[in-house]
Amino acid sequence: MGPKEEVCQFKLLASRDTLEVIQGKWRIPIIISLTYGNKRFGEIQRDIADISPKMLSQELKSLETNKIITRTLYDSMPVTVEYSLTPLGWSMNKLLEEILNWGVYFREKMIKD
Amino acid sequence: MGPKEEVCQFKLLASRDTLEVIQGKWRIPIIISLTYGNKRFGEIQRDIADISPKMLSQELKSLETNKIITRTLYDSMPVTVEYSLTPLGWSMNKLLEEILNWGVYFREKMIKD
DNA sequence: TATAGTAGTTACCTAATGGTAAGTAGTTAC
DNA sequence: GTAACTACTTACCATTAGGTAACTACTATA
Repeated sequence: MGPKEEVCQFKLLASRDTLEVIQGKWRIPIIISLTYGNKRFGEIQRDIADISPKMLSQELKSLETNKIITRTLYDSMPVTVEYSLTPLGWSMNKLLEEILNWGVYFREKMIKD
Repeated sequence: MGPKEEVCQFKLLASRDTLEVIQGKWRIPIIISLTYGNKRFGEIQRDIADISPKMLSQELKSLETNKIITRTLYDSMPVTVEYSLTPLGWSMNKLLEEILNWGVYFREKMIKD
């Protein structure tokens, strides 16, 4: 295997790590919502209008497991829970920007055809 | 809805467009493989060691539908087929780079813990 | 005639993803 | 007391994604 193939294999591995974390319909939208500030369960649900509480709960847990977000419980009345991005979550900033940029570009191209 | 919320909604929409195109385990790896030059079916299969011919065939079709890649048939003996990135495919360059960069960063962070 | 290389297809199965609807548990306001 | 708001959870179901294995069809070579 030449150096070119080795670099290719390395890139394939690294991309898989990223894909495992962002896989699915909802994780990237949830992260985007949280770049606009710490939010409560209901607030995220209002941002992402068509997510069900089941999926939101499930995906928040997966993001917490991967240390992308943190869950903070406040002992107020009624109980409130706040979700926020960790430094690792914020490190996805450039990636999110490119996902956004390419989406805009893609839509433009598709409309033209 | 304030201007902040409107921008958030816009970003959520654009990200969905991108996600629909790159969704799944294999599309990004296939695109990465093709950034190393035009390739035949068997060559892509050798790059991505654990993809089955069924999934490769299926995902190549989906990428062709979205105009990310082109399929060219050569009437040689035996018949050969070449897959290559379209300009739209090449426009994912920065996105691919960020997927790669973040994957490397994420792996580093995970090893440290 | 048999084997290997070209590029897939087909049938069958399991697991993961995602959706719907209803329920839970606590507090607050009317 | 009852409705509403907080943040979920649970049960059930349908669809999609993905894996395995075998098969197709054509050509070239031994």
